[in-house]
Amino acid sequence: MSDEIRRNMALFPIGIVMKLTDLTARQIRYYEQHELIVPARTSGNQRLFSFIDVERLLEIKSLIDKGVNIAGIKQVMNPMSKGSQEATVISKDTEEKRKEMSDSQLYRMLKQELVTGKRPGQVSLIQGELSRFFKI
DNA sequence: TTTCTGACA
DNA sequence: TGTCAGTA
Repeated sequence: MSDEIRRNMALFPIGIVMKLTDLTARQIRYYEQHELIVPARTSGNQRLFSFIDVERLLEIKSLIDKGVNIAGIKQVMNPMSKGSQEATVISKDTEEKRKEMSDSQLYRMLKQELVTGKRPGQVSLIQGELSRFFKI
């Protein structure tokens, strides 16, 4: 199985993504409403996020911290034909960061997030979710 | 128990 | 954005 498929494979519910990205369910759903992310759905209408979705969420988070609004982030994510020069610059900037932080580093980060945010009595459950990818 | 949508502040 | 309600 290619790495691309694994990265695009929808796996975790919003609860896990909340811990991974440090965003609230409200924010994640809000970003979805504005099409910043398009998570898959289970038969029960539950959102299922992939590694790529998490990466996008993390980028969105960093941009929000920088004071960029939804409209601005949209331009960064969807460099549609017409975008301000500034948006183009930001796009290149984030693209580089994504490269720098991809693969193993991303895995390390996500793993650390989960291990650190462990909850008494439910740690094993969370680790179980990750055991499909990480050897804890 | 967790997540979902809609709605109000 | 936070939070509450009523569900699935």
